[in-house]
Amino acid sequence: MKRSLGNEGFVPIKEILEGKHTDVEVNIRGWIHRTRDIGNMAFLNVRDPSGVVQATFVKDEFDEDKFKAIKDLLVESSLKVKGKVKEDERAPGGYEIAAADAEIVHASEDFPIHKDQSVEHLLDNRHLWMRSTEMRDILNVRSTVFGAIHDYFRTEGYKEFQSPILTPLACEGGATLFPVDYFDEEVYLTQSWQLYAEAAIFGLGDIYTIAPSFRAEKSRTPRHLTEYWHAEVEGLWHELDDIIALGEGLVLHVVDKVLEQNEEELERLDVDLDYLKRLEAPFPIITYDEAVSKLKKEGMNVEYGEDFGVPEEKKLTSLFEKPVFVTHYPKEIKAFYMKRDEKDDSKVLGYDLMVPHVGELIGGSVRETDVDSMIRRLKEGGEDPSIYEWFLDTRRYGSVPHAGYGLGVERVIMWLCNLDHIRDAIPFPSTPNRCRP
RNA sequence: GCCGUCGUAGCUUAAAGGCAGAGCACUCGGCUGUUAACCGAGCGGUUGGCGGUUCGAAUCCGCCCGACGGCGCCA
Repeated sequence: MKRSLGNEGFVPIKEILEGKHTDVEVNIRGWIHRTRDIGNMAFLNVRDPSGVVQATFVKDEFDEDKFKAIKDLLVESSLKVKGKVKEDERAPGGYEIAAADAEIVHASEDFPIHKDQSVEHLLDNRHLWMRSTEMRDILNVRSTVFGAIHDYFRTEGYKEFQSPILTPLACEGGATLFPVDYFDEEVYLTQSWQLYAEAAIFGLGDIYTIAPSFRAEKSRTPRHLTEYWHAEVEGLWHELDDIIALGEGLVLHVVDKVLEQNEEELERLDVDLDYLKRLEAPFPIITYDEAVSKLKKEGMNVEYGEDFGVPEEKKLTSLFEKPVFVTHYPKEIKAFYMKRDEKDDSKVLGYDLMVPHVGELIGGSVRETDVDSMIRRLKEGGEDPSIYEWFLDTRRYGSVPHAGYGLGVERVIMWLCNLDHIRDAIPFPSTPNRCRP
């Protein structure tokens, strides 16, 4: 027997707007979106998670106290309404409920969010702003994105593996770690699942995760969070081509799923649906060297050997119709765990996948398998290799070729939803200046 | 870490050295089809904090606090 979800007797407002209950008496429940009182009639727009519908209350049909109590309700009061659905062109959405009865669940206090809203005020009241159509739409897309990432990797045969959040290890450089007091010992919030994943593949094989990562970088930009969700994958015997195909496949699968399940939301968010619908394999692949000469040809002043900044990224992504893979970066500007290219020792076997407006979506690489060169790179980076002892063991006992990548889930959501700022891609964002609510 | 902008009523804002004002919200009253209704009245201020200049400071100066925007770094 199917378990009841507690919705018997109540219809989702969306169904009313779809004409499924016209001329039938229904019960709805939700919150007051807006009210208007014109003396002998009151109009209450009622919202639930599926939509907003207008309910009309005629004074003569209620006793005086009840009518007053209903018309005096403030925005965001919760209530149940019973009444007959009528098609009426005067109603927003074309349908309304002629209320026969209503039960006040909770009469709201004066709601702090009105029509005039600053960014700061909405962030301070994020717990209330989540009720807005805009936040609901984004969070619906977000839910699809998370589901699609799980689908994709599982369908491709990758197992889900979890790494610790508390860790003594740095992964991307010690300066950007959040320290945690672990019974008088200093440990950190994880920056990445990767190092633990590289130990796990020896037993499990191909694996993935979606987990929070933490960066203590004081990056004041529209594309950085200090706490973000990181989709990472590590594949045994994988080469650069494999993780390029795996990155492309994941992004396309996520785009397909969101187009399938959230077209309505994307339209309300003013997303260019045609751009998303046009995306298909293969994405262009260029090397770092090619990227530099393209940028120079476009008149940009790029220093060879430097990583790309925001203006370079903007220019580069604007040259392509699709997301673009940039491969073979100089080793100096990439992490210690990336494998050198045998054909050109100055480059690493890694890539960034870049999209317009957001920049890097994915960073991936083939991993260095030789313990000595890894120790050398750590020392060059000013790190103490002794902290990495257990990790170095993965290169001492049957070291094997492998590769993987990390994808910033909020960056994908920002890209898909055409958001101005990444903080709107996560329900409760943490940025350098804000970790509340 | 660097550069910049801004803090005035619950919210959004006006007042560029001379009486702190408005719109929205809220409260009260009116209105038989409203569309973020409309009409009338009312409530609401230590102008972010501390100090300075001045007869007089929201306004000028200094320090502090907070937020936002951009760069760098990253996913």
